Amino acid sequence: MAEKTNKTNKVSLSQVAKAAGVSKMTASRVLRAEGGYSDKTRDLVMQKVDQLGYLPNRLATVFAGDQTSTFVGVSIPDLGNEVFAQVLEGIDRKLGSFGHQTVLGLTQHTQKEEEDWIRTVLSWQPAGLILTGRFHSARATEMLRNAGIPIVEIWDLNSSPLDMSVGINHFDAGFDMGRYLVGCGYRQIGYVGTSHDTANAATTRLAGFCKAVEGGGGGVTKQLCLHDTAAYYPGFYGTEQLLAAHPDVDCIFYQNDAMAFGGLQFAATKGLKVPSDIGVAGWGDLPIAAVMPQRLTSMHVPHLKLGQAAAEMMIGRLSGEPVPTCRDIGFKLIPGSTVRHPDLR
Amino acid sequence: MAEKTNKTNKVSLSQVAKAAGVSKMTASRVLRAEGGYSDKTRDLVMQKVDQLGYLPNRLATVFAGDQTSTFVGVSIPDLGNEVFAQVLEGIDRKLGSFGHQTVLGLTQHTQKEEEDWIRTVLSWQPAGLILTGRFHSARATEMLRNAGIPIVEIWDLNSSPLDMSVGINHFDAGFDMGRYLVGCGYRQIGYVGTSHDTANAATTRLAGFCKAVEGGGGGVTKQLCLHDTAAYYPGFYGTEQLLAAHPDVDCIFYQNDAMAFGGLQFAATKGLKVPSDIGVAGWGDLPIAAVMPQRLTSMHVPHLKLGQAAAEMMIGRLSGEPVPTCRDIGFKLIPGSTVRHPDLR
DNA sequence: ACGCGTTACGTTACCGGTAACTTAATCCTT
DNA sequence: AAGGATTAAGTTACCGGTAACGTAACGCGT
Repeated sequence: MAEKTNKTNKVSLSQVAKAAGVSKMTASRVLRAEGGYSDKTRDLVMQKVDQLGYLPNRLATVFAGDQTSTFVGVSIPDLGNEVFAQVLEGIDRKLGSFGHQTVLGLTQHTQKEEEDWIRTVLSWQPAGLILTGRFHSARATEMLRNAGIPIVEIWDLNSSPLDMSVGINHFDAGFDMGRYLVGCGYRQIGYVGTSHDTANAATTRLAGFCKAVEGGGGGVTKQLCLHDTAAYYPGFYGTEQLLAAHPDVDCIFYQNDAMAFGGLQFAATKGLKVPSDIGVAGWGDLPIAAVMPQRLTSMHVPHLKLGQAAAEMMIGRLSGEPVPTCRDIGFKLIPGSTVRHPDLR
Repeated sequence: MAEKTNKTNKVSLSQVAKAAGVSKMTASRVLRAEGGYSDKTRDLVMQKVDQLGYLPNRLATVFAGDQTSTFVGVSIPDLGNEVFAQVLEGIDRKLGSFGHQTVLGLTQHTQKEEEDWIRTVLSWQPAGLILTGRFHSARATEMLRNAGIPIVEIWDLNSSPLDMSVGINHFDAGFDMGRYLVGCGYRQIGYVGTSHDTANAATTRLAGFCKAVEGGGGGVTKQLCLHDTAAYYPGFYGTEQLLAAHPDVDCIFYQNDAMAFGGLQFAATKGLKVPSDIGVAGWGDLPIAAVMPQRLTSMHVPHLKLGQAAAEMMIGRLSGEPVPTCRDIGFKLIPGSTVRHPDLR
């Protein structure tokens, strides 16, 4: 009864061509507006396309041409951290506007997950990959090198990237924050963040921070790294734990603003005044900062712009334009009012 | 000099086969562990796979078999709203653990974007689609019907879905919240949310809310719908605008907790006490609620679970299991302490 | 020693497009 | 009006796998 279609019941180009009484090559040319056909033929083919509801099979096109697809694989550690949600949004918007599709990979901060995801996604012949972080497993690195497609490592700026890199220097950013807090007179500075099996940007940042604090004559940094998401509640209970272990801490630096906010709330419940009793510094200048009663001391990083920049580098490379291998997106210290003000000289 | 590879410089199965001195069919069988080869041959092929760094081209497999891929298209309105970030995380984790890949589509709350994305993603022969919302353009609906693949509409429960649906009934949820606030004695209730060209779950929820408020003898709801993201700052300035226009409002219902938090902060800056001067109710029971000094009156919806449930329905259907077409994930009112307590009878 | 089943492969065709080439008809140009 | 150029097609081969089928060699029971 029904017109014959293939096994998956999809209309193929041959069917359109047959319906229009032309060869599939002609139909193919019409669909790609390649020219070499009469107006009459074009209209006829397009009418049949419409009538049959033909949708091209891009798999076949890519496969036939031995091309890469329009997919771009994007790996993100987790979406619970608003920072990465923003980065992803920036990437996908820009990529989408250039006709590319994002294939998502949530790596849960582990190299193993990342490696598995890379292997799978490469089998789909993606046009390129955007990866969060610069630490990859040995096998992953090998696959990436052999893939022969553009790769952008984001977030943690990599001066010798696999291919391209965009982000900020987390060591420097951490160092600047450390120096600022020391300059504000703090000496017993604590840190509350999260950690995972793998080193990441937060690790690098903390290293820079410690260096500044110690170099500036500050006391040894009391660190607390939770095995949790870098979100509000971990900031709350992390603060509780840190202060229980080190009651002398006079200022806490958090992995991000969400955690810092959690810390602020903990302080409030204990009647600790900020910044007179304790200083609080966050990271990322997340949207919530805009509505907080006190301006949160933080480090502004343009996350959406970072994502867009990564997508732009990818697109630039794919269209053959010369693209710098390394792009520093910059950061900016937000002095805020949740730490004591530094002496003005 | 170099071993010959194809144009894209990738190692193909034929090359592996040749290196191992077998036909590519045998190599194919080894890779799929299909049997029908000797141990010696298996080891030889696997050794060459390793040596040459062969990665299969899944495009070819899918294409050859006239199968669908392991891609699942997932459309999400935006990631600035934490709710959707959580849903996406739930989906991708579950999908990933079953060997599927998420192809992301950010629709920016417009049917046009959604339609374009659907057209593109269908051309990649996805295994299925997960779409946020139940309102689609006519053309999109047609394409979806013809696609012949599993489709899950999430978030806004659809009793007559295209295929499957999981979420909550937003009308009922809005109604319950409205009834609760009326029960708390509020009569001049305002609403602050966002709106877009297309009706969505928030629209439905607001309709249910209004019905309850009006039916309960409350005054006409003062609504304010911003063209913005449902986030902290819009909650802040939306509150400012609403109160400027309607100073008599005694309680505000927000589109989500982030906006409600923005509203709370605005109230604080104006010296308005919550809940004695003004009641505040949010929606979603987002993570930030866990660290707020006052328990925010809200509606708990299990976002992560919702995402996982959507992925499970998809996977169930793909593996041929019987799957219900409709699944209500449920919601739960969080009475909180940011509204006056209702009279206990 | 014969026949039959099994094992371990190889061969062929095909999926749905497109590049590259071929062909037939029309269109100028001189 | 002859011949080269152009237009509007059609034909063939191929991308990298896999289903389906073919086949040679071996084992084994009688």
